[in-house]
Amino acid sequence: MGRSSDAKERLMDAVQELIWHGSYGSTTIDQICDKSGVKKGSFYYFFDSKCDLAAAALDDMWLKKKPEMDAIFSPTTAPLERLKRFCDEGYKRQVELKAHCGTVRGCPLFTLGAEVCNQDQKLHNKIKEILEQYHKYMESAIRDAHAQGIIHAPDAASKARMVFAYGEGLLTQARIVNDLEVLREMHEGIMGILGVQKVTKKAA
Amino acid sequence: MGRSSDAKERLMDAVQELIWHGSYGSTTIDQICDKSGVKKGSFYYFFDSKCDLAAAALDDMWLKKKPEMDAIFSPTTAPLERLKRFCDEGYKRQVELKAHCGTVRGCPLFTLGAEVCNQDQKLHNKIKEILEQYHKYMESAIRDAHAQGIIHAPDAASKARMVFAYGEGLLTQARIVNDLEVLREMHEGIMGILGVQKVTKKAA
DNA sequence: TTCTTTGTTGACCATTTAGTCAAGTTAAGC
DNA sequence: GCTTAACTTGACTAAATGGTCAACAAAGAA
Repeated sequence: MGRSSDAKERLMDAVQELIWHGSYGSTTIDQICDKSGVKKGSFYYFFDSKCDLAAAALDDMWLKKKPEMDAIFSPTTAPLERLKRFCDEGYKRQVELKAHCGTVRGCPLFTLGAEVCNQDQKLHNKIKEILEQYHKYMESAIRDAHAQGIIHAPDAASKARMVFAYGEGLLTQARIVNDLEVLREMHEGIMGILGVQKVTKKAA
Repeated sequence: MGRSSDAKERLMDAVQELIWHGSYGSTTIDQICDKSGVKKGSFYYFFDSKCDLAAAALDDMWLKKKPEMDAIFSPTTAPLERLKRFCDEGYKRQVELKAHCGTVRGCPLFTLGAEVCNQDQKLHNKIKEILEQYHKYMESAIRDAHAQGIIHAPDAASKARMVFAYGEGLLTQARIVNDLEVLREMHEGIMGILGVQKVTKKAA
């Protein structure tokens, strides 16, 4: 019934790229339409506003990301190995993104969250929701590591907040200085926060 | 020679508040003029553009902040005490700002830096410059702590990057969830990163 | 074939926005 | 009190922006 269209997807892709490269506030509906090749009339056929589109794009992003995260943080993987893979995969992804566009992206949720938190309730809530999911992955890995006696972290939630803040801070830092190198320290930093003895490869 | 004016200062104050509450991209020149009570003609008498004003406001901010930072990070203070004071003073400032406007501000440099890094070269450079200054304070405190044998941190620069990313991440996190409580963990987190044994008050 | 639902288009409107300017006002210095 | 540099003002323009709409096109269902 009726014709089909991929305009919705094209709009969501476009808004993600534009927000990534610039910012939410500086991205206009006209730009989004130009980039996606969708006419403004069609934009308003699918979405009510820029905010509406951005929220949908975030949902879409998370929908694609979640299975990957579930795999990385599978309870069948050793707790600290989960965190290591998270760092490695995150780094790989940032390399891809930089190759594709020339600049470091960082974490769009964090950057966007800081930008819109006092402006757009709907977007803000969505972002908080997704960030909380990330937090849960960390927390469970840390709790498991503690339970197995690998680290000492009786308050897993607190440690998870630290790891999370550090990781996000580093990603944002990488974006600001446009340099992926700083991200290579992420794993070592997280191990430091968790109080894991440094694994000195040479001396071991 | 000629009349004097505080319009410049009023404009700088206004743009800071507006960027804080909203974002750089969503702040318009008209809003800045309304808030400061300065007419647009006068705006363009003093500044070339929004970017120009924002850059001046950052300079002004840092000019006021620097003496405070120099005091906190005075080499006459014990290294770890400097970091503690930095956390305490930072927290106090955030409390003030929240009382004044109802929302947590976080670090404007970091938030703004992540927003404009691919858009506005001039602002971006200024932000990087100031962030580097902050970094230097951390680094020198950490280096001193290491030299005094209080912590083990042969690579002070690297540790400083970690501490810095963590602190900025936490501030941004506080902004996103609009909750100052998370900032109370900052000192403990930094001590964790530096590998300082937890000072358990009760057991000591 | 024809009907109906779904999606597309370009023209259109009202506001907002950045930016200009000539004429006016104020105060410091002579 | 006069001059002049420093600042102010409001009216203006052009462009960008968000948003609407009626007419049109395509594709599946009857």
